[in-house]
Amino acid sequence: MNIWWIRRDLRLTDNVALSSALAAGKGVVPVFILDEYLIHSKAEKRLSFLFDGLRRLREDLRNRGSDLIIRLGNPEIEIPTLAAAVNADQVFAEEDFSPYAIRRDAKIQRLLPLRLVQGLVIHPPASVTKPDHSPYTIFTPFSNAWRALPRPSSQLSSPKQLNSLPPLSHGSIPETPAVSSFLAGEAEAINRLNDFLEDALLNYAENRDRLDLDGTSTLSPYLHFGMLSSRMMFNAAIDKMSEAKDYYPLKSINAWINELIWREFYQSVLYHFPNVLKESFKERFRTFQWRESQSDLHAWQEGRTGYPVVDAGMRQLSATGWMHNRVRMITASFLAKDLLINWQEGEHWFMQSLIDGDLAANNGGWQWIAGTGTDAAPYFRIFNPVLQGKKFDPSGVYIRKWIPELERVPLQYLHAPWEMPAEAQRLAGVNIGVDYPNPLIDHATAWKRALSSYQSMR
DNA sequence: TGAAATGTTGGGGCG
DNA sequence: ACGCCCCAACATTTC
Repeated sequence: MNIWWIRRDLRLTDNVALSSALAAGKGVVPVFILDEYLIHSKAEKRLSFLFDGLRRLREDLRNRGSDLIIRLGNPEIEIPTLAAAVNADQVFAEEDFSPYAIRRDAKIQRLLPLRLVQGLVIHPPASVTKPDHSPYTIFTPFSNAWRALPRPSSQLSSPKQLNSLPPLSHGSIPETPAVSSFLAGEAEAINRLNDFLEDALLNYAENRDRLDLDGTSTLSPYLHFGMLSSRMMFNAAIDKMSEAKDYYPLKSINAWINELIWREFYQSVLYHFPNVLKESFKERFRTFQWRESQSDLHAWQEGRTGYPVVDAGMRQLSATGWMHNRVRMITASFLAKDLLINWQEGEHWFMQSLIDGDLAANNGGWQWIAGTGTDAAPYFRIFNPVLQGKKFDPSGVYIRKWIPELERVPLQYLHAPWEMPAEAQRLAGVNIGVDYPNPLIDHATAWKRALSSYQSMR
């Protein structure tokens, strides 16, 4: 008997850990440990999504004659206990690169034969390095090196039938309210991928930044929990590329592949520089004096900064556990640059709120926008929330959806409602400053303040 | 994966 | 017809 220890690979298709466990012979016991460390996190939506995913995985396993064994506790105790109970020869698991996962796996490796296999990313951090084996810290050379590596092999198919399990308590999955915005599971993930490949991918380069269109894949929650493998996504994109004749689909497919590479870049940064979770990557920013303002932070978190595109994004996040990527950048820039609040406050809020919350990608994104990270946005790159709103939500559909108080505001004023004359406010049925807040801060003033603060860090 | 400030150009109005 | 001015549109520089 071998254990398939499931962590961030909640799928049967293209699963190297599962396939390796099967290939080792004598049957497989699928196990998920509800880590106490994980269970106590405040990320309720992400946990609900995970539990929903576990129920669906259990269903898929039962349909193949197996089941999912769930244990609550510390993996360093639960895995060895289970391994002893089923007399396991080996434990197979997909390698994860967070500092916590590395420590945990190293401890367990001392107790039993834990075989770590690759699957979280297409090219693991140690395989994408400079010729002298040092890690890349800038995206473009990283992506060039990544693209120059051999293409991944084709995906592994889902096993049709699995062995029955030895007598064991199966363990229960906590009941939580479902996350209505995202159904969990491999089947849903594959449906979303196929829909995306047929439709939005073809105009991805032009539409991915548009807030008022469904221009993105919305696959991030599935990718985070491995309900879909990055290799399956990459191979699907490559297949599309061989079909494409026009320049634009090629451009779009490449833009989408680039997003996969960004994800792998930040996994690599976290692997090689785990201190980024605690401090700025750029040393000189470690002494930066951020502003302390609980009231500004709360206004940002709750979507009442008075800047519609910022507030719409923050409300979308609270309501659905997901936010359009362009708006992640806009809201993050507003916190770090306009409010000069420590990006780590934003990082924590996003981790708490996002269904797809991923340590590496989230930290990388925040450090990038704050200008403190690898390959960071230059300090002077400050988003203007009015211009960004006009550019990426030109129809106003996104703002009207998430800020119903502005529903009847004419497009002319929608991105800067404080400019609306009293009569127009009356007609639109909104009193700015009462029904919807005035701007927390004047952007032009904040822009100058951010430039001078950041300039002192050069 | 920025935006503001500043510079340049060219067409049209006008004396 | 000509030169001047205005300014929009675009380009470049700067932060």
